[in-house]
Amino acid sequence: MAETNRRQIIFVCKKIIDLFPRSSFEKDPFRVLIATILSQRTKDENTDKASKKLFESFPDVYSLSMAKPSQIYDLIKASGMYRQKAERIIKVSQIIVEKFNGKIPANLHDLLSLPGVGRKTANIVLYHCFCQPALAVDTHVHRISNRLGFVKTKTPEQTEEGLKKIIPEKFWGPINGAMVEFGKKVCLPRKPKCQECPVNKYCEYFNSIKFSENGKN
DNA sequence: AAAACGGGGGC
DNA sequence: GCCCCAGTTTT
Repeated sequence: MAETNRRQIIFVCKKIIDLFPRSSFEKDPFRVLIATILSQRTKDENTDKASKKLFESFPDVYSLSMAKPSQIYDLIKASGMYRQKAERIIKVSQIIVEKFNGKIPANLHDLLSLPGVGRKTANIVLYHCFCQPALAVDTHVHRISNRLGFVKTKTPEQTEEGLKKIIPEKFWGPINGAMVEFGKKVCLPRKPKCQECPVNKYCEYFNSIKFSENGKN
């Protein structure tokens, strides 16, 4: 890839990071981990409701490790897939108490050994709690990277590989979070708001449709 | 590679 | 009513 192209991609990334900071409040690794598992395939509002209720009754890893699934169904129901998630977060808590001395592991290998924790969840925890370079390509990052023209890929895994070659490590965490915000507010899956997009002049998709339509959507 | 888990909100 | 949501696990 041409160096000018790479420089432009990094420039656009910085711009997105600037304009769409991820609002991160919670830093307690236990709460971030559990809330992130609850957030899988679930809207933020529902995740927030569920995790808030859950932590009122089970505020730490020790109390949750002793819970029974049926005790927390109603607490986390709003997050969907609640029977599965209930079993997983209790099991996760038990493993952390028994194998990791009550501390959430700060490395990818150990995180991935936990039930319900895959690459995306693990990387979110690594970035938010432990400030590690972590790029977890989800549907937002995959869609946006292709739309802007950063990569031309079929799967999120291919996108992850491509982005890691282009973008310096220090931006991996921030760009991941920023693209999620950007994807929710502007670069929507079906009807992206290209007219009000702050990086549309660098966007391959926008530039390809700009002259074929007359400013609709 | 595809199915299954799942309630809540947007359209 | 149908589709989507910072996915992961099982078949």
